[in-house]
Amino acid sequence: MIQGLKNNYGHLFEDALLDEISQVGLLKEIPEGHKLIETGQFIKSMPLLISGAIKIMRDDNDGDELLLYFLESGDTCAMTLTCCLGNTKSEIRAVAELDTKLIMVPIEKMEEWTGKYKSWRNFVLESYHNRLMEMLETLDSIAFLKMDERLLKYLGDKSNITKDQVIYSTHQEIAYELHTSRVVISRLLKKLENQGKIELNRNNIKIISL
Amino acid sequence: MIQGLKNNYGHLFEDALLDEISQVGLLKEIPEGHKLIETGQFIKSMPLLISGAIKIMRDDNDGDELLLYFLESGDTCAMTLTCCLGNTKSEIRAVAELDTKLIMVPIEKMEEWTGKYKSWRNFVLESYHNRLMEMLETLDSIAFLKMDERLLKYLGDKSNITKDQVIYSTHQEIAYELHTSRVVISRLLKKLENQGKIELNRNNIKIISL
DNA sequence: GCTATTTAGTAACAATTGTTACATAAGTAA
DNA sequence: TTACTTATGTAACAATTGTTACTAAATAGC
Repeated sequence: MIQGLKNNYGHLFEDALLDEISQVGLLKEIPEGHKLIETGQFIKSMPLLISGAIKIMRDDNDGDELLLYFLESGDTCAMTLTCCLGNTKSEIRAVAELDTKLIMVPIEKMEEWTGKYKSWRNFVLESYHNRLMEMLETLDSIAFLKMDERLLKYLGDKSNITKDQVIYSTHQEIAYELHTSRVVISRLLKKLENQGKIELNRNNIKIISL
Repeated sequence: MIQGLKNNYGHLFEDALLDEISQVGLLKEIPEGHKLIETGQFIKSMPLLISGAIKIMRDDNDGDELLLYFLESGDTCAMTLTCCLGNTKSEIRAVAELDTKLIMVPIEKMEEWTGKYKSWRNFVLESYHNRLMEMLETLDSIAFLKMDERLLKYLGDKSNITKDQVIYSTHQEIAYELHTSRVVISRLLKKLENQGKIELNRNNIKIISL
């Protein structure tokens, strides 16, 4: 654990804090596709990402869902911070987008460290800041972009996160994440293929040039 | 200033912090409709709302805009917190929705107080939390609701903020805030009037029952 | 091999939202 | 009053998105 911790958080946290984290933190490995947080669940610990990526999804009560943003190494989940403070249920669902390693820190430590370590305070504030900015970006997409533009952006984002020019998703999966229907996604993807921007295959989409 | 400060923040902050705020804070009154923060502007101080309400708008580069949420007494602007930290430009525009009183606190004090006062830390964290939740709610509306449902929600929210059953807005103004066109709003409002939910007049809309 | 399931393609149509154009009414200012 | 500006109503149409239905291809399981 120490190594991953130092690599990702060594430049952020002072040694004393790093020590504390490695003492109370629990290293966890989440395989791709596995759930980390369920909507409505109470949160007892806070994840610090070491490697991989986590997809944060929003669900409403009618089975609708929407991709909010991705977390990568060095990130933490602002919603968790938020739940810890108020001891409220999670408003989001977190799913491993890739095989992911993270350190779980018990929430009792949070307040203690916030008083004790300036670097921890800054990290928490910066996390909130980053998440707010990502929420803004998501909101921009939904409010100002048309579905074909959103799809393009989605393909680009996904490719960045997975560091792979090939996106291994079905049309149905993409439709869920953009909150639309499979037929709409198939239609728009075909248009992108005809424009020479992507190449469509069963279960995967190869990005030529966005 | 002391009075408004104590009324709205007395239960949150310890006396020492209240003292500091009243020493360095600047009381400001913003008339309805006046701008407080412009998109792209650098922020030098942080507003603590005493009375009134502030409307937070998102602008994109093509002149599109969208209402994000309202701030009320006891609130502060998370985007400001965020800008102070990173010394970045404002991503939003803030406009007084009502005649508004607020205390402007110089940003230099922020980090100092974060180290010094637990109540300040909690206030800042809770503000971030509240803003994230409001962003989520806005996102839900855009992603999951149709325009007529969004309009209904808008009328209700607006009425709550102004504490008035009559909403003094033109159809065009509403259209800007929901990022649609005037004709669409006129159409849907007329439908709501025919359903007996509202009464339409020039320059105002009276809520009968939503 | 065969069969069932999953995935993708596509047409036809419906619903929603957006646009253009014009008419009318209400308020404003001279 | 008259002329002008602003706000609203409405029709007709366009564009986008959503839905249903059906087809065929690829894959998985046997």
